[in-house]
Amino acid sequence: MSRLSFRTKVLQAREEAIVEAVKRLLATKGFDLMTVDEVAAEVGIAKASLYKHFPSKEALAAAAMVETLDRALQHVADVRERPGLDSLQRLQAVTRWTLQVQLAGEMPTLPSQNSALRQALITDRGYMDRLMQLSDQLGEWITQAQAEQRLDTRLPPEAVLYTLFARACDPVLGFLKAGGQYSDEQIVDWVMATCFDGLTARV
Amino acid sequence: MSRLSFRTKVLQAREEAIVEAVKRLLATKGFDLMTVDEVAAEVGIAKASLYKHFPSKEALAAAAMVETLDRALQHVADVRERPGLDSLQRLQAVTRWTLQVQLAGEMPTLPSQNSALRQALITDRGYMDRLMQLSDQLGEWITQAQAEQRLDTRLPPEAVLYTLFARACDPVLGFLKAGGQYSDEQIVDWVMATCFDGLTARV
DNA sequence: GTCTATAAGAGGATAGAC
DNA sequence: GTCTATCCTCTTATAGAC
Repeated sequence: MSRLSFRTKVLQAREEAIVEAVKRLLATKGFDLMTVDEVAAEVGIAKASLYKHFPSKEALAAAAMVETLDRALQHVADVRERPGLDSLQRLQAVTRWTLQVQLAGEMPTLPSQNSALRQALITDRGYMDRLMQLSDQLGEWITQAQAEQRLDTRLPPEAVLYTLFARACDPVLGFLKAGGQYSDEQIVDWVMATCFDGLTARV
Repeated sequence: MSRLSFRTKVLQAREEAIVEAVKRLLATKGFDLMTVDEVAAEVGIAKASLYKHFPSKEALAAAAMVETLDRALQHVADVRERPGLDSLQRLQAVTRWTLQVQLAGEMPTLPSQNSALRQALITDRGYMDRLMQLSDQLGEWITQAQAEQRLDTRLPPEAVLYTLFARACDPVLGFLKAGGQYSDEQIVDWVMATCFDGLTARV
């Protein structure tokens, strides 16, 4: 019994290592340029072994996204527990976290154009459930912030939600970092400012 | 002489058709998923013929981007001639045009992660010259608008420039369009609002 | 310059021994 | 479940006739 449990743990640890490698590669190279050979090499196992754990490249990506969504949901839960913040401030806290994760090179993003991958994700229950859950949580804060007149009420909540989601793959962060002359915090502050305050001067 | 000229024209027309096909495919499938076979099929010529015009897949993409940049530069020139606009309004006009082109499915975008492609573009004189030219024109308006206190003066001009460039591949447009319940103009208005006014309510 | 045919190789996935 | 070896498809690119 304990032997079996130990074995299971080892396997889970291996799967964890695989997913970690996939997350890294998705964040750096993207899905199309990531090869299964690379994943196997990074984990240090044979490609065939990898296919015993995950049935396809798409499934690898889905697992990585599930972990990332879990991380996001955990952070949302933490922010929810913080006292003394209004809904807008909670949205800002989550957005800032997203930008920091992306800037740290730990945010896997998927191409919206790959329809095979898209299909695999849509039919993945674990992925879709978490995505819905995250959307619901953020959507609640968005409608609240609009009711409090803190968010632009002319925008439909969807538009706000999509705009926040899009920060997870905002290329501006990478552009500014590539210049090499600004600190990560400075970059995050600027993107936060453009996102919530816009480009034009506030009176 | 006239025979030679005619021949040249036919060839140029063919190259034009090739680039048009590449632009369409880059806008829909993206560089990685676009195959040279598809391009040849769309144009209606053999793949080998295509390689007589362009030496590589990367060169195809570069040619498409050069045409797109030319189109953008032309629009910038038009906006510059319009009387009675301040710098901010000119930037807004160009941004709106960019969003419209993307929403119409005519904006080719390239993956920033593909380093082979990146290298090919950086060493492509025609591409880099136009990119610089466009950056200069927009940069001029940006610094002017900041001097007029119309753009947020806390942001470095680069950050503004990158933010505007990023509108050419803003996924929010596609998300909102996928819902199918909003008109293109409505979508463009919302993205313009979030870009220039931000998500939070203006007093 | 256009075609058919094919090389050359990458990459996803699997067979079968252990 | 892990490995080595292999399959097989897709894709970039080229050879060579016309």
